[in-house]
Parts: sequence; structure tokens; C-alpha cells
Amino acid sequence: MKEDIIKVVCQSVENIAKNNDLPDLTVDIEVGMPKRKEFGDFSVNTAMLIANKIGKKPREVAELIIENLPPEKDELFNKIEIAGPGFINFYVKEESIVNKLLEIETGGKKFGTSNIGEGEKVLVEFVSANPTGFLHMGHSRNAVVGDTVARILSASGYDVVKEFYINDAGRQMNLLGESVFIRYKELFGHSEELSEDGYKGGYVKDIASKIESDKGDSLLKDSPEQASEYCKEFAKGILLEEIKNDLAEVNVYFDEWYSEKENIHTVLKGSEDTKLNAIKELLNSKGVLEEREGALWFKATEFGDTQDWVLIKSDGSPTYFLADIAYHFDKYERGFDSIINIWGADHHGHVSRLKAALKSIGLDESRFKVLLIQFVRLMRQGQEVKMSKRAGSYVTMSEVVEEVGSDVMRFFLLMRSTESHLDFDLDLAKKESSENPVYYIQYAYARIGSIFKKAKDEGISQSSNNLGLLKATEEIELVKKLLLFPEVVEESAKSLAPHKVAYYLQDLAAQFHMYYNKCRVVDENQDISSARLYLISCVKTVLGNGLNMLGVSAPERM
RNA sequence: GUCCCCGUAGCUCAGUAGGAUAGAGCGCAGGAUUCCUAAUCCUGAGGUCAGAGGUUCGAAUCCUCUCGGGGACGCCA
Repeated sequence: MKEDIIKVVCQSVENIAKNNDLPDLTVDIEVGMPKRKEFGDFSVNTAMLIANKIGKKPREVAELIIENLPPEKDELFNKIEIAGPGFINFYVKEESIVNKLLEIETGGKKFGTSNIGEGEKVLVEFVSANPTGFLHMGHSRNAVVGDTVARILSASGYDVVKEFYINDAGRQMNLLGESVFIRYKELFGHSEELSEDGYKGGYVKDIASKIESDKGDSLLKDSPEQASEYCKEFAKGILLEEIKNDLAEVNVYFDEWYSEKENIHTVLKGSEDTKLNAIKELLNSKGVLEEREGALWFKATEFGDTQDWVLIKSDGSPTYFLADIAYHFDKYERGFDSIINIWGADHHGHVSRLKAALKSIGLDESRFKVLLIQFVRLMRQGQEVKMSKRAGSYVTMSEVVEEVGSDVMRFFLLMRSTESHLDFDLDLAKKESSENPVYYIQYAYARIGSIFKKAKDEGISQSSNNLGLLKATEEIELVKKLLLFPEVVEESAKSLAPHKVAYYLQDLAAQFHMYYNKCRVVDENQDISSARLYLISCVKTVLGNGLNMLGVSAPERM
């Protein structure tokens, strides 16, 4: 619908430009939907935008634009008016709106998808938690947002790969291995204190017991280093499985599990050195490294960052940052046009240093985007549920999923803009009523299913033959809302903002429920009924497509 | 001290490259079901868009400053 208006206004502006000898009269036609009915179905502010260029008052320009509209305007509009400071308001013929339903029906599951991505290769990396424990609530928002961004991008014509970066190298993993080994030794009566920053969660003991039932006391005969190493690898395997299961519970699946240890710290077939060493050499060749106080530094300040960073510590071991540069260099090497990272907001300081590093080795850092996600607060009875990771008393993601279900979990985590802090209200999440926005939307979907069941009993089926009978304001408004869906998805994809789809679905569901209460679908008049069935079938399609994009189920019955 | 996010109704939050009289849900006060699911709908009250300047035809939106909340500033990851 908007395209139609853009088309005719554009033609008009071209005509004006020709007649007045203004060759560079170009303008983006922006079509708005006024909130108030008196202002028509669509409006355009073009006159105000080009008034200066033409040298006339906005309202006069508006008149000019209307005069120069192509003849097809009569087929499309009932009325065109100038209002306020120079808006042009279009009153569209009901018929031309309603006929657009055919496009939705034809589009089916594809309606709402687009090709704005043009097959661009995108890597979305998210979660990327250390396999040193279970996923907690903080990870859950990252997981669900990342997955949904990926779904929306796919739907918009991007070629998306979802990747989980496994931080399985370095200090944290060593600590985990040592902690497990200590618990293992406990099982044989060797008591030893866990170090200050060792892992204290109960799962560490569980893993130790598994090793014991697997291997008996054989680890005691190995060297402590060998034993710890074994424990580490064993624990990693178990915890990764656990993480995969937790993610699967909320419908999150990855295409790639990228092991830092295997890819960055190991010499791969066909290469002479590790990626870690290779990147260090590359940086060195660019002259951006410096030895200071026994450590090797990256001069990030030369590339816009506020401070320099250590890449190799004075004890000779690499920092996480160096591995991260190597990892991101590899992302470019793998040929992605666009690289998206979903990070917790607490990592925002790392954006500029990584960008600085990419820039220093000549990579186009505009292809690299970080979506920062603000924190989640878990609320129960109006109180924040306090979590302390140190004490091992944090609420895991799977505990909450078990409590509220996957659909609610996902939707609640998607409801807010990613740059807003999110209060996860457990009490609301568990309510099976209209207060709960998930059920509100799903109920609309199920309700349509139920109407169709009724229609079937009555022997009425949907038809596009009588769409002209859809004349009620609620019907026109509903169709207009449906037609907005592709635009919402596109907007959501461009701005990496899945909450826009969530909001849209709530609005659409509200409008449908209103319609349901106002107009009876299955009625005596079979012609009207068949047209209305056609309409609500389109509503069902859009609700279904939207929910699917969010990874939330669309139930036929509730 | 430097940097990032936030401040909109009692609460939780939307607000679409600046647009017309600022929205939704919850909560609150009323009301609607002989009929497709009342997990629904309707009506109402409720606002100095944190504050002050600036930019212009026009600002919740853009710029500057102030105040308030959260987070980041490691040879941790």
C-alpha cells in the first residue's frame, strides 16, 4: 500500500521538477500512518521537505504535488487533502486495501520475508559462555536475542551462520580442571582446599563422581598435571552437552561450535603455526606492537582506543584479547560480509579495542557490529532475586525455563529493546491469562483456529470472491495492520531489534480480539462469512509467521 | 576522572532517518456473554516525556550542560 503512494508521489515530484526546471529535486518519500482518522489512511510530508527548494510555502507545494499526481490516483483514492502545516493526507479506497489480502494469502509462510539482505553472508556469534558451569539468566537473554536476530536476518534474505565460540583455553578452564580433580581426590579421602577462585558449585562434585565411576582411582596414579588435564577435558565435554541441552530447551541451535583451543591454539593441518602466533606476527609486521615491562602490548591508542592493551603477559602466556583478535581475523578470512557479535553490556569496553585491532591489520571494521545487551533482573513478588555466582547461588536458565516454559521465556526476553534493562517478572510469566502477553497472542491464533472449526461445521469456507464486502472500519484497519508486517520485519532486521516484532504481534492480536468482539465471522450471510474467513486466515498467517520468527509456538488450540 | 546504556502514566515499557491533540500492557474504577473459547472486549481516571539552554516551520526524538539510576575502565575471561 505504501509503495503505491510512494510511486504516485514520486511521479508527481518528477513532473514538478520537469515543469519548473529543477533537475536536482530529489527527495525520499516517507509515508506515515496518522494516528487520527480525520487525517486519512496515509500521509506524506514531502511538501514540507521540498518547500525550500521550490521557494514556495509548504501548503502551496502540497497543492502542486496533488495536481501533478498521475491519473491512477482516481483508482486508488477516495480523497486527497492538504492539512496542517503541509501534510498531504490520502484516503484510500477500501477495495484497494482489502484486495491486498490476496498478496498475504499468496505469500503464505513467506509473507513478511524479504530479500533486503541479498544473500549477504552474516556470522552471528552469541552466548559463547565458558564451559565452566551452567547457563544462567544473564546468558538467556543473549541466547534468545541472538537466535531471534539470526531468524529475522534469515527471513530478510541474509545468509546467516549462528556460531558459539567455546572459550576452552586459558585460566578459567584450568581452574575448572583443578577443581574437579580436587573433588575427585576427596572421593578417596584426600582432603584439599579449593583455591580462592576455584569452582565451588555442586556440579563439580557430580562430575568428579562420574570420573570416579568411569576410571576408578586410576587418575591418582597419573601426574597431577595429567590428571587435571583429563578432568578439564572430561568436564568440558559434560558441561558443553549440558549447555547444548539448555539451549535446545529454548529452541536455540547453533550451526557452528568453534573451539578456541582447537582453532586458535592448535596448529591446524596445512598451516605451519597456530592462528595465535600468526596473528601476533601479522600485528608485529604492522608495527603496532611494543615491548614494555616484560610484556607485549598492542598500541590501541593509535587506532582510537583510550588505552593500550597487553597481548602477551610477562610470564609469556597470551591474553584473552590476543586470542580474540585471532578469532575475529578468522571470521573475516572465512569470508563473511558482516560479522555480528551479541555481547553483554558489561563487555562494551572491549568493542573499541577489538575494532582498533581490526583496523590496525587493515580490516574494514564497518563490517563488524556488536549488539550490546543490557542486564536481566529476575523478579519474584516485586523483589529482585539476588544471585551470587561466587557463592554458586545463581538461578540457572533451565530452572526458569522449567518454571515458565519455553514460549514465555523467549517472549519475555524479547519484549524489551536490547538497550533497556529487562525486569523478568516470574509471577506474570506464570499467569495463564490476558495479563500475560504471550498467551494473549497465542490465544488470538488459537481463536482463529476455533472459528475455522465452527465454519467447517457450518459448511462455510473462505473465499476471496467477496472481499468487497469487508467494509467495516475494524476490517479495514485490520488489513492495514497486516500489510505493515513486512515493513516491521525489515525494520527489525536493519536495526537488529527483535522487540519490534514482539510489539507488533501484541498490537495485531489486540486488533484481532477487538474485531472478534465486534464482528461475527461465521454468520447467516455466507458471502460475508467467506470473506471474513479469508481475512482472519490472513491474520492467522501473519501471527504464525511472526511467532515463528520469535521462536515461539503457535498453538491451534488452547 | 574517562566511556557506554537508561530517565516517558502509580508499575513495566514502546515511540518507526525530527511531524499533526504522546501510546500499550499491568494496576485502579465501572461495564459487556440467548451467539465462532470471557486466556476476550468496551468506558473512565491517570503526563511539566528528569531539568535547563540551543538547532527550525515543528523536538520525547538531534546538540550542549546539570541532576539521578545501572554498567565498564586488569599482565581476568
